[in-house]
Amino acid sequence: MNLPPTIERFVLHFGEMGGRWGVNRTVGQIYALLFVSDRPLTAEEIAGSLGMSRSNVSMGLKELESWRLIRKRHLLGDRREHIEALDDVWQIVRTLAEERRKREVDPTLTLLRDLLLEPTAAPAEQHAQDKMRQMHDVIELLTGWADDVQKLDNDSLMRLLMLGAGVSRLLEFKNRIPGLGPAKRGEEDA
Amino acid sequence: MNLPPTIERFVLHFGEMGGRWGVNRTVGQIYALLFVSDRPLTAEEIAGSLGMSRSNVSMGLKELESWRLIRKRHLLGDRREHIEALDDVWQIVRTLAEERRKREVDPTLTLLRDLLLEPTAAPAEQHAQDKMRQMHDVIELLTGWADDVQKLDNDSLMRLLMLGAGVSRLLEFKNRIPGLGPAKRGEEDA
DNA sequence: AAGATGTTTCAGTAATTTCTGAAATGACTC
DNA sequence: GAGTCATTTCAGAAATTACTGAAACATCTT
Repeated sequence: MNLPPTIERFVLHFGEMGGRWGVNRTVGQIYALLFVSDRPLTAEEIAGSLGMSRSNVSMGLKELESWRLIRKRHLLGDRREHIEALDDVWQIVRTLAEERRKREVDPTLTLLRDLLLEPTAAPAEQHAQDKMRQMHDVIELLTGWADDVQKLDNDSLMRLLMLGAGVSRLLEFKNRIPGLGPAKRGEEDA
Repeated sequence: MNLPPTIERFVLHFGEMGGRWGVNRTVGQIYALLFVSDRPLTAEEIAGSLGMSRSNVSMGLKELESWRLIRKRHLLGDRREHIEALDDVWQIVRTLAEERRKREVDPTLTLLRDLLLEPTAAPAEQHAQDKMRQMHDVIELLTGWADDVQKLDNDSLMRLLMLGAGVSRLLEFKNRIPGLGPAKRGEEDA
């Protein structure tokens, strides 16, 4: 099956880029194809369009499902699965953020917490633990913030992004208003 | 050379995690070792501590330099290079954000802009282009915001992070103050 | 329950990436 | 400029990861 040139270029690019993210070339290609497709596709169609084996598509879809980026649907009177990519780009951003955090950040945070509890002996170890604490604290601050922002609805999130660094000006301002004291984490309205 | 257990675990973990980021196991290990070290190390020491070949260390250091995460220093009366990791964790976060953006995001943005200029023929292509536009817009918004935030000094950045989703409350508030209209990008004070 | 159709698993192969030792390069000393 | 010491490059070996076809499995139909 032959793809239109625009789509082919998009698909190939995502294949290359896939490598830089945690997925392999074919997974990137499959996702790109599904993302731009105007209808759900069967595994057979995907394999045909991308020139890869049927079994490879099956494994790729499994991977994409674990990232929660696709859904398998059934059409009446058709035994085949029809696969579609999540539609809302904001939802995609959120999902990716969650999954990457789960895979890349959380294990590190767990380890750091663990290592910080170890008793230290040599001064070299003391220093190492100090650096680990710094790393732990900055990661915790970043992920805590990400958690909070995740709770915002698309609209508030967009407004926040569009404000950009103007937020710093807003922060200055806020510090002069007593009624708007620092919010405690997790007590904000979503 | 034998590492203290705390440091060894840290190093091994970063080796594993390195794979999920864009670097290989040994590069992750080298960086982890340098990060927690209380003094600059020679390439020889690194190779010894981590049990890898001298040439591999050389390549790993080259990679880490391209990420701007390490610096090579010279001590008087010593011909060898002494390598140290960047010290300030906030600076590390900024540098990583910049480099990842350069490698992972910018090429995609360039491609998308290019593909969006192509004339479309079939309705399937039309739809694909529409999705690409959506992706382009969301990436642009996110990176533009990241640019702005990059300009904040450590202190403002930390305050912003600690505020968390409280920022949404602040946004509500802002919308009621006429003097604080939407800031134009790039015109804020750093 | 036998056949048809679709999906997943998996062992083996192919392709890619990583790592090493040897040689080349560079930089300083006597 | 010959000799030493440190670093880099690079071709090939080793290790890892990705991909395929065949078989197993699942589900529906007649």
